[in-house]
Amino acid sequence: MSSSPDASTIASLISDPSRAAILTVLMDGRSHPAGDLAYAANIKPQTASFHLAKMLEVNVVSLEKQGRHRYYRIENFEIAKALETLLALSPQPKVNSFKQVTENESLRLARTCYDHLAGKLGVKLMDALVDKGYIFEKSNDILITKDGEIFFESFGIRLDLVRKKRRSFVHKCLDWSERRHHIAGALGHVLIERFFELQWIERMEKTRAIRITPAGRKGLNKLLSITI
Amino acid sequence: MSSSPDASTIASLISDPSRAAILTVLMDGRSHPAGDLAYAANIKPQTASFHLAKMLEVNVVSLEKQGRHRYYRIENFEIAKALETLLALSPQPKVNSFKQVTENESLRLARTCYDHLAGKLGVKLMDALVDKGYIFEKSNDILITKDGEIFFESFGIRLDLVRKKRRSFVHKCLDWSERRHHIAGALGHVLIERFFELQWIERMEKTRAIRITPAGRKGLNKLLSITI
DNA sequence: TCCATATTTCGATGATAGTCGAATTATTTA
DNA sequence: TAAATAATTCGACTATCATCGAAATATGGA
Repeated sequence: MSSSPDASTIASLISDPSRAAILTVLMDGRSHPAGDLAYAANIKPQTASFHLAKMLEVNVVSLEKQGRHRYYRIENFEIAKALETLLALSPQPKVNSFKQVTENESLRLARTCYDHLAGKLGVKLMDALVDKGYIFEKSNDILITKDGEIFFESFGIRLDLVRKKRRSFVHKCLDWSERRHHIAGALGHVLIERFFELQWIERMEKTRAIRITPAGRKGLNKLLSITI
Repeated sequence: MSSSPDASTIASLISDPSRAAILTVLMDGRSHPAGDLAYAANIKPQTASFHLAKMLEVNVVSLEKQGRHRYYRIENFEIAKALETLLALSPQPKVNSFKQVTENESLRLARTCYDHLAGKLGVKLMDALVDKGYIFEKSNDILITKDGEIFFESFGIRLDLVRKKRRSFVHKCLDWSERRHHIAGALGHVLIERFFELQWIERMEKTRAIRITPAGRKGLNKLLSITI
């Protein structure tokens, strides 16, 4: 529960080769699941868990749960800086080439995440909606602008009906392949439904991967300037 | 024998509280004897020795032997910087107030060191000779300039005779109270002898301390602009 | 519901490393 | 030359900690 670790604590965190490897991976600023960090540091998942718990305790990293995954990222920016200072004095520590276990490109491109869109497409969709000024992030929530209301309605989505559903209206969801957020919640669900309806996307067999149709590429480009 | 330690090595050095305490003391840039560092870090001399040997091995500190004393100082400036970065993130570690064991003021002012001058007077003498351009330091040696040759001869010192002696002509000696160098070797010896001869200084009883006479203060001021 | 996957907790083990007592070496001082 | 001081090496003890097997928990997908 300690808030700001002292020099010795930080130093001891870095001094362990496994933790140094984990931190080196996390230095990219993105979120990584525990398993991947274990693989990168060349240790068993339990061991990585042990280290991550330790770093979590002193707020060196933060945790975001996402289903059965637990995404870790560097929390304290000052610590990242101190880490960089030390790393600058030496050659890179040995870290396994960081290959994603899931190498399926189609899964990375587009897939369902529960009942909404994920993958490159999911993230680009979120980015585009923000860019156009239809939605914006406020801390951990997503809010819809006046322009957004008009946009969604014109796209054939009845926001008033969506809001009535007994579930979260809209929230962010961390994308495991992109390591960025995409749109989840009821709004995320009706969006993917509408895309299916327009036949912009279609399911692939035996996988959560989703294929983007030619019509889909065209439509997404015209609607939100998304090129994919 | 490793030349540049890596991040983990540096971090592990700092991570130990005793070493952190030692390094904090050494951060003043001066040389400290092993025993004082042990006292400051609140550990037994053997333990300090163990830590210092470790730091010596990776060139974090350097060693200068001086009789039965061994003076350590921070060697690598980049490491001192990294250390500062980490220390800046935290409150100071507990370090015993660093009192010199020898608190005798007269010893600090002027004393014999083997057969030459030490203490404030010894260091000021060295400084003055450098300032006047009579001697200069080159790495670990002291060299005499043309002006210096003239000066010493006019002060009644026969350099040709001094050079003939079967001992080091002149070298630097680390001053334990000032933590800076003073002049040692044959030249250091004839200098103190000449000062005795002129009655600028005189021995005190039962101690290595030396008293500077009024004539001495006057003479040193006139000769080398030394005020003490 | 059942199985697979992701992760953690528990428990045991093995290695490392900081510590200090005792003895040794080196040097100064008397 | 002998005693005192500074520092080290050696050896042993202890505690900490990283590691991993086994089991538990949680969640997803079928």
